[in-house]
Amino acid sequence: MGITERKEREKEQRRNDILDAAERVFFKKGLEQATMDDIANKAELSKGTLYLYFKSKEELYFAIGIRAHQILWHMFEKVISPDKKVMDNIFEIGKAFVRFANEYPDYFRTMVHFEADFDMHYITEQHKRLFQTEEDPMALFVEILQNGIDNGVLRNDISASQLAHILWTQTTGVLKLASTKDFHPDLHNVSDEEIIMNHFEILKYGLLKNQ
Amino acid sequence: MGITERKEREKEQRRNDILDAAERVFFKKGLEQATMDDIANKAELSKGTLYLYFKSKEELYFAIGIRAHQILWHMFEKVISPDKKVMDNIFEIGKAFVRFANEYPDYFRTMVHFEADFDMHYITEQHKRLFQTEEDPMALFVEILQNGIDNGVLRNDISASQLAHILWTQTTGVLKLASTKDFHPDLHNVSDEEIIMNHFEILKYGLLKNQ
DNA sequence: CTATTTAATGACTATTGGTCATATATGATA
DNA sequence: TATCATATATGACCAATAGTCATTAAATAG
Repeated sequence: MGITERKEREKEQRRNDILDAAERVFFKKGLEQATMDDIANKAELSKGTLYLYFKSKEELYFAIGIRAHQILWHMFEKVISPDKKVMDNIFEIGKAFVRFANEYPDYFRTMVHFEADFDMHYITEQHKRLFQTEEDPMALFVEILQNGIDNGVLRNDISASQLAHILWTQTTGVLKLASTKDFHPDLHNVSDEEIIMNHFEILKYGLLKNQ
Repeated sequence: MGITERKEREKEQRRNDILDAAERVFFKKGLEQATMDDIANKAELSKGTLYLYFKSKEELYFAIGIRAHQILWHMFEKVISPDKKVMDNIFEIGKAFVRFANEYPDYFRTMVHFEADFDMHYITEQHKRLFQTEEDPMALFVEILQNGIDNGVLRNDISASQLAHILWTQTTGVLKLASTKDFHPDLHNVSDEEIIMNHFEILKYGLLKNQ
C-alpha cells in the first residue's frame, strides 16, 4: 500500500512548494501586487495547478497567515513553563513576541494583517481555521494566567480568558506601532524594544505612579 | 467675484457627494467587492468623473478613513478638558472611543483597517496625510498626559508621547477584539463594554494584585 | 499493452480599475 | 445675440489579472 502513501506525500510536498513560492512573491510584492502568474512562475507550475491546491489567491495568503501563527505559537511554547513565576512567563511571551517580530518581519506583518483587517462582510472557512489555530496556544496562556490568579499574584477581578485576550490584542497593537514608528515623528529616535518594554511595564504596574 | 467661489463650492459639493456614495457602497460591500462602477452609479455620475475628483479607488477609500479619524477626534475634543483630572480625561477618551465604535461601526472598521493594514511595500501620499490627521489631536492627548506626569499622578519613567502612542494602539487593539469577539468562544457572553472597561482597569492599576 | 484514473497545462473568459478622445455646458468677449 | 474659450462630464475602450475548463500527459491498474 505504499503508492497511495507516496502520492499523499508528494501532494503535500507540492502544496508546500506552492506555499514557499507564494510566500516569496507575497513578501516581495505585497498582497495586492502579487499575481497568481508570478506565483506560478516562481513555483515552476502553471497557474491552473495552483488552483488544484488552493481555491483562491486569498486562501493561499491565508495559508501563509496560518504558518505565521504556528511559528509564533511554537516560539511561545518553547519559553513558557508552569514552573516559572507568572509575571516571568508573561514577560517571556512578550520577549518571544518581540523576537518573532524581529526575526520574521514578513510573517509578523502577515499576522497583523489577519488580526486586524478581516472584512466582516465575508468570513470564510479559512478565517475559522485561523481562529482555531489560535485556540490551543491561547488555552495554554489562559492556564498560566489562571495560576497567577489562583496563587494571588494577579488581580482576581478579571477572568483569565478575558485577560489573555486583552493582553494578546494590546500587544499585537503595540508591535504594530513599533513596526510603523517611522511614520510617527514623536517616535523617531525610540527603539522598538523600548516601546515594547514600556508597554509591558504599564501592563505590570499600571499608569498610576506607585506611591 | 462670486462665480469662482460658487464653482469652488460646487466642486467641493460634488466631491462630498462622491464620498457619500462611495461610503455607502464600501460599507455595504466591503473594499474589495465594491467597484468604481457601483460608486459611479450610486453617485449618478459616470466613472470617468470619479477620477476627476479622486485619482484612484484607494484614494477614495482613504478619504473615508480620514473622515472616520476626524469624527473620532472631534468626539475626543468634546470630552477632554484641562480642568479634569488626568485619569478622568483618559477614561473619557476611552468612553468616547467606545461610543465611536458603537455609533459608527463602519467608520470604526475603516479606521482599524488603516491603523493596522497598510502595506509597507508602498506608502502613498495619502498615508502621510492620514498620519498627519492624527497629529494634532495626538498632541492634545500628549499634553494631558504630560500634565499628569508633572503633577505626580502618572508614572514618570515613560515619556508622555510614548505613553500616548502606546495607549492609543493598545486601545485600538482592544476595540478590534471587542468587535470580533463572536469568533472567540471564550468571549461569547462577555459584553463589549466589559472588555473595554477591563482594559482600562489594567491600564490604570496594572496586572499585579495591589499589595 | 491497454484502459483508467489522476495530475498538469495554458488558452480563454469575465471582471474591473483606470484612460482618453469626444461631447456638453458654462462663462467671457465683442 | 453670436462666437469663442474653458471647465466639466461622458462612456467606449484598454490592460491587467483572478479564475475556469477542455485538452494533454503521466502514472497506475488490469
